[in-house]
Amino acid sequence: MTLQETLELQVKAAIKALFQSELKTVEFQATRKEFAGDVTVVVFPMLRVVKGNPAVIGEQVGQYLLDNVEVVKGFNVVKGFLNIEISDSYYLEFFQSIKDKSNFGFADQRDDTAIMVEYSSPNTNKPLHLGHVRNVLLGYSVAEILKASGKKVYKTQIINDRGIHICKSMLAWQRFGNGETPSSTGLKGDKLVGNYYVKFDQEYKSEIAKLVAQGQSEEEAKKNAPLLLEAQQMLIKWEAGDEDVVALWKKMNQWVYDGFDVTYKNIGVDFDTYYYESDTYLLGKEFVAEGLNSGVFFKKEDGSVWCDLTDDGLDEKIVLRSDGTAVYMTQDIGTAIQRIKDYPDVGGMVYTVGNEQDYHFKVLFLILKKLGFEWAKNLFHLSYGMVDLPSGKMKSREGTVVDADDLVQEMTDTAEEISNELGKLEDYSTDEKQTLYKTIGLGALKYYILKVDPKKRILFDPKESIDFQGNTGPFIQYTYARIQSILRKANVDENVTLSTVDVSLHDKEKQLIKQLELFPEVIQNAAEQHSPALIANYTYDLVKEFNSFYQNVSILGADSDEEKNFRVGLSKSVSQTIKNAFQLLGIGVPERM
RNA sequence: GGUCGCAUAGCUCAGCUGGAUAGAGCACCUGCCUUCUAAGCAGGCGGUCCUAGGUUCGAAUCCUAGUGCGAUCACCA
Repeated sequence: MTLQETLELQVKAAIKALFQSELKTVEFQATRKEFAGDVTVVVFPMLRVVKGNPAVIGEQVGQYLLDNVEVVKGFNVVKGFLNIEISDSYYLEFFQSIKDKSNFGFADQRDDTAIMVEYSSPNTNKPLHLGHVRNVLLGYSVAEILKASGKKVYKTQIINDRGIHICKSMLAWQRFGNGETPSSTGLKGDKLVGNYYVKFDQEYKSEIAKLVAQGQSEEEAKKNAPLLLEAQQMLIKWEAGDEDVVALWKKMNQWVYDGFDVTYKNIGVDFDTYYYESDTYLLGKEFVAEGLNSGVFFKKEDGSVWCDLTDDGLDEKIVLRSDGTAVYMTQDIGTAIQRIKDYPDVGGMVYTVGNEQDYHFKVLFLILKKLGFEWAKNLFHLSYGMVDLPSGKMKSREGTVVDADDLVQEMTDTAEEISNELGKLEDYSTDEKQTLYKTIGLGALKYYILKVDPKKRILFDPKESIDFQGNTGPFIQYTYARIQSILRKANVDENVTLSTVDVSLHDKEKQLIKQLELFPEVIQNAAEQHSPALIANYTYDLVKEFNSFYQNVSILGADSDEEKNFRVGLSKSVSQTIKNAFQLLGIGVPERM
């Protein structure tokens, strides 16, 4: 039983004994620093059940707790707040119970029903950019957090590998590529293909300009440009299974996949399984046909198939074009169903997708419910805000994107510069240094993105580099490294331990233990809210508390061996917790920096 | 226009199911490296919590209306 659970029972007992009344809930909060005490009970809500002066009630309840609860060693009442002082031995015992747990905070898997988390839904016609980076970091972290909260998790992605946009880069390569390949040019495959996507757009625009000059309207020209017509032809050929087109499609997509793999590895994320739209859109069509039979969908005169959602306060939504081809919704229906077929233990899914698609997912989930899938009620759209540049939205075609690989490299370079200035790593080998720069640079980037509430948009200014001081990844990594340094020098005798009775904890020590105590609950909260930001903020608070302890209390120079060993152990637990928390954010921790 | 989201210090952000005098970091100013790593610590400066009503013993937090910004409402994805 946790301290709070114990106190809750006892407060209820107090109210029953003193006022013969039943209290449903008790409201707790951490005692503010300016008052004496550790835990505070708010008296005001009790006034609904017990009539009287809150200060007097507080006094009476406080006295009851003092008399009946061993760990309560004092109390004071300020206005309607009952501040309870907890004995140091309680905190010491708690610390003893967790100090050797390397997985402190993580719950055991206690649920056979798995959750599938989807993140990264790239188009295979251009490289990954900063927007994808937020998506990937968020999804990966939420997956790790769900695992740590006791869930079984599959990490997956959906790859948007078909459609007109893919044909555009294929066509441009065919037309202007002169047989270029990643190996002939030394370019990453995704970059190479992305160049031809841009090339298509340029050529397309100049064709439009030509047609406009010949007297066509802008609108006509956009539809009639030969390049676009050719791309559309190519799509039709693809859908018909034309050998040459399919071969080209396979070849170029493979270049892109190889490039993506490098980027994912670079960022440090992975997947358990992959889904391709080209594999699932047909299944979607099947279920549209089935839904048509069962009356979930209806067909319009032109042959297009729709779902009427007006009763649910939404509009009608198309699920199949009049020419019978699949739309986005069709393949998403197919993908969802395919996943449950492949992994029958999956009982719910999390889709990490930007908030521009809020409406799409609202509709998708509703349609899956209407189709009668039990698991449809456990679908969650992890909707996150866009990453914008000072100049506005990023646009691949116009080249105004922050490339993912470049970004990681820049962060690594910055870490190197700062490290060199500080000059603490003279004895490190080149390899060790490079690994460390990467850890720090990625730590800065990931923390910067994950510490903000997912639903808020991020304004990223490439000119103002990401900080390495204050509330940042490197600051937290630095604290970890500092603790490792102490552990290397500590030389403690495991047999010498602090007695749990008759000890007096330093205020900073107690604050640290209290902060550690919160970790398991923070993980549960973060899982429920799908928010890595809660983990980031918790870790920052823990580290700030530790640095204050470190700077104000001598660890290795403690008065006695018992005290020294305790402080070393406490530091070790803090570093273990930092490591565990950062693991949930996908951030590594260095032994030195 | 309908719907959804956001609005807190000069800037970037916390603020849990409503609770005490709204907190951090950056920037700016003051101190602290002969002591465990100064990517640090201690302190200072800085607020009509977008506005107006309402609910409540009590509102940054909940409700209503409005303002601003963004997204969305495609036989695009």
